Amino acid sequence: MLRTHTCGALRKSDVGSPVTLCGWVDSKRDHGGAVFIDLRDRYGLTQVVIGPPEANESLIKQAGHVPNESVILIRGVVADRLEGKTNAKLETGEIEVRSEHFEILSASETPPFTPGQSDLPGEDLRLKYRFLDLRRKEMQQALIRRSEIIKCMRDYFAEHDFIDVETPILGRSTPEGARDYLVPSRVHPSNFYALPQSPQLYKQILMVAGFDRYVQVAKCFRDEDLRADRQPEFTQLDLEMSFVDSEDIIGLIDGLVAKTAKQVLGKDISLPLPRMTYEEAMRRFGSDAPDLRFGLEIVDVTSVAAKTDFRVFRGTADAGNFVRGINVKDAALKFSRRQIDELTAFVQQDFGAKGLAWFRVEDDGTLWSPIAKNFEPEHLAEIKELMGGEPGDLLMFLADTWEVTCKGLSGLRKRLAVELKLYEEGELNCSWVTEFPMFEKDEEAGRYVAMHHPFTAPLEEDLPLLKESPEKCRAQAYDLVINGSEAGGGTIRIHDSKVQSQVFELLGMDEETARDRFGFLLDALRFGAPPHGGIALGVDRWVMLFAGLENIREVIAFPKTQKAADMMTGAPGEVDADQLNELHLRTVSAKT
RNA sequence: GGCGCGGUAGCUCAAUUGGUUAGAGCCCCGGACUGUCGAUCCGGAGGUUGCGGGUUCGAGUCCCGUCCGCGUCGCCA
Repeated sequence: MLRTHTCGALRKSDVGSPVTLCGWVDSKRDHGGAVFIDLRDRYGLTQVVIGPPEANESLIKQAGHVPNESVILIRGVVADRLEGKTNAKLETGEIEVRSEHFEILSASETPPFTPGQSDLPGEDLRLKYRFLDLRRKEMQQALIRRSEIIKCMRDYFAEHDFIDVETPILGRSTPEGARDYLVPSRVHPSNFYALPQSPQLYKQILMVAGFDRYVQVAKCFRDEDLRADRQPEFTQLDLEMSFVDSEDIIGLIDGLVAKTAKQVLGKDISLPLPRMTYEEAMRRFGSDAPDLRFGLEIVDVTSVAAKTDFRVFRGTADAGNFVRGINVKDAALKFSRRQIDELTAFVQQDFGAKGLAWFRVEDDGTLWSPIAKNFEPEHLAEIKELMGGEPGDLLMFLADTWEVTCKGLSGLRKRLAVELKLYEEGELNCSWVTEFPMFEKDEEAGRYVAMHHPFTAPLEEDLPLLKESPEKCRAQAYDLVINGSEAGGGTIRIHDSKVQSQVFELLGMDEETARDRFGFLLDALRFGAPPHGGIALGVDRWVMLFAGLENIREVIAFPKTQKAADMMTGAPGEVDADQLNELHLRTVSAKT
C-alpha cells in the first residue's frame, strides 16, 4: 500500500507516529507561510499542515497551488492540535499531520462541481459527472448501506439453507407483463432474446429440479416509463421455496425485515408484521400499497349521499358508484379556497375525478361548504358522524366509480401527508397486503389479465370460482409494503399442470400458444413438481426506504434518467452499420 | 403519450410592467498573509440567457416549435 493509514483513522493516540496518507484534496487554506489541506478518502477527512519547520519554502508554495480534487500523497508525523484549534466536526479533529513530503499522484482539472460544496448541482450534471458525485459523502453512505443490506440478506438466507443459483440474462420473451428489453440474435436471424423481467420461470424450474430453497440477487429489466422509485434496470432479492404455503414465506421475510432493521438501523421491529387483505386495503386506503404511517382513512358515505338532494352525490349513488372521503383533522383553517382549488385540479388531472367536494366542520359542529345549501341539516350531521368530524376538521369527498375514488383519495392521502407532515422522518412502517385478486380486467383488450403473473395459485377455497366468476377468485399472493411503497411481492405457484392450463385458458391463451411459450414449464409441472412459492424483494427500494431517501437514483451507482439514458456513458447510442448487418437489422427513420 | 416545474457565468441563483453595458456568492487566475478549518484581504478573468423561429423601436422576460432534466398520470404480469 502506498499509504499507512486512511484519512479517517488517526486519533490522539497516534500523535508522534510517522504516517503516509493518500487522498483527494477536499479543500485547502493557504496562509502563505503555511498551507492547510483537508485530505479526503472514503473513510474521512484529515487536516494536513504543510509549513515550517518540516516543509521547506518550495514545498509550501507548491502545496498552495494544488488544485482541488487532485490525488496526493503526503508523508509526515501525526501532531496534537494546539489548544483551542481542534475541529469537533471531524473524527480526526484532535490531530493533524505535519507534512515533510508531499507529491501529486494525479492533478485534477478544475471540476464542474466539488463533493464538498453546499449547493447540490443539478441532477443532470451529477449524472454526467457521476465519478465526482459518487465522491460525496451522502452517495458513499448510501452505497455502503446498500452493500450492508445485501450482505445482511445473503447471510440471512445462507443461514436458512438457501442455495444461490444464477439464472440467464439472455432469455425468451414472454408477452405477459412489462415491455421487454430485446437483444437481437446474430446466429438466428430475426430472433431475439429478452432480458429478464424477473427470474420467475427459472426459479420454478429449480424447484422442480429439487433445489428446495433458491436465492439470487438478480438484475431485472423492464422497458416501461420511469418514476422516482423505478428504474429500467433494477435489482431483486429473488427466492423460491418448496413445500411451503404463504405463511412460511411471510414468516421468513418477517424475520429478514426485523434482522435488517436491527442490523442496519439498530431498530427493533415487532413481529409478526401486520397484515391486511387487498380488499381491506382498497376500502380503507384506496391503494394496494397503503402508507400506514398516518391516518386519513377513507370512509364510505354513499348510503347518506343516496338520501341527499345534492345531485352529484345522489346521482353517483343511484348509478351504483361511490361517495367516499377522508377527514383531514384540524385542517379547516390550513387550506384556503385557492389551495383547495389546487387539490381539486390535482385529483381531476391526475386521477380523472370530476371534482372534489369538501366541508369545514365549524365551531358549532355544523358543516360549512359552498355546496352545503344542497343538503338537509340531518344529512350533513350524518356525514359528520360517519367521518368522525370535529370542529376544525376538513372533510373531502370524491363521488365517482370505485376505481377513481380509490386512486384519487389515495393520491390525496399521500399528498396531504407530505404537506401536513403527518409522519416522522425515519419512520419505517412495514406490513403485508394479502389475498390479491387473481385477475383484473384489461379494458383495452377486453379480457382478463393476471394481476401478479400467470403462475399464481388461487386460494384453495376459491378454486371453484375459477370457473364460475374468475374476477372474484383470490390468489395466494402477498406484497410487502414499506411506507406506502411496494417493497416486495410474491405468490404460491401453481404446481398442477391442469390448473395451470385452466388459468392460461382464462387469460385467453390457447393451448398451442401456451405450449409454445411455456411448454417447458408445463412439462416440468407434469414430471413431479413440488408445491412451491416465493417472493422477490426490491433491493433498490429497500435501500432507499431504509436510508430514508426519496429517490431510487440515490442508491444506485450509475442510474438512468427518466428517458432511460445514461448521461455519463451516453447509452443508448448508435452502432456501426456492420454491427447492424451482422444482427440482420436495419433501422427505420426515427421521424415519420 | 398527457399534465406540471425547470434550463441565465464552471457551479448555485437574481434580474420590477418587455427598456441603458445581464448581476451576486462560490469556483477559477494573479497577489498579500503561519493557525486556518465556509480562512481573510486586494485585484482580475469569465455569458450565443438550452436550441430554432416569430411579435416588437427594443426580448432573459411575450408567442410557436424543439431538445434536455425532474415530478406525476397512463404504463410498470
